[in-house]
Amino acid sequence: MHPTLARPHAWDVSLEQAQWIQTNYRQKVIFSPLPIEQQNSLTAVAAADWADRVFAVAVTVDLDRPYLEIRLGTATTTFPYRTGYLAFHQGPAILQAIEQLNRVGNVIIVKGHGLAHPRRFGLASHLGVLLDIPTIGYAQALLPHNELQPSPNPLVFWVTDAEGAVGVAVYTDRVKKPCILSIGHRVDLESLLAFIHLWMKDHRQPAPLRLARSFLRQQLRNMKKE
DNA sequence: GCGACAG
DNA sequence: ATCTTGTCGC
Repeated sequence: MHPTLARPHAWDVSLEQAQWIQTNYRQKVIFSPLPIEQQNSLTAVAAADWADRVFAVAVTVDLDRPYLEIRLGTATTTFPYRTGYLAFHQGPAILQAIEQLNRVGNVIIVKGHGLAHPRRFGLASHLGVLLDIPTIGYAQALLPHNELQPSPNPLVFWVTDAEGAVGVAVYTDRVKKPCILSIGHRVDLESLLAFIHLWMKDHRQPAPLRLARSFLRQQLRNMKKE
């Protein structure tokens, strides 16, 4: 295949093409501060499989105003799930869910990694570059190439790879494993720390993401009954 | 003691 | 993702 044909919005691709897209589009990721006043609205997205389909939920919430919108998207599975290629598996369904929203928040929190990815182009970064919207990756496990380094805050560790820091690991609750926030697109490490303070408090999961995931599981449960 | 590579 | 017991980990 001619590499120039591969685009980040091409989902039905081979493993080799997917890898090509990741290694070539990682440079599109922008590291920039996301001011705290721009974190006042949030869209959370999460996805899961059921019977050769991927279902995705997108939730938009305002921080200071009562606003809640929740949408479901779905797509047939083309690219099978593989570690490191989650975007190609879930991307289409998630985009569809986002498109249903009347309003997308100023930042999108994505269930999956951003730069905490072998080629620094995980699902959150992929969606961020596609939509050119600030994104943050949220996950509950690290990929093995990443490491944790102590930070001034004993509850927070820097997530690093050979190139440097890509995110933060946060120990909250009394859960053993930390949650992992990594840079998706148009954010920086400081923005992640502000995000934690603003949207997570001392909880392990931001409320909108928790809402999206429980709604998603509810949908899946209903489908299994039929 | 059976795993430990996002979902 | 899900199933599901148990509780940190080498």
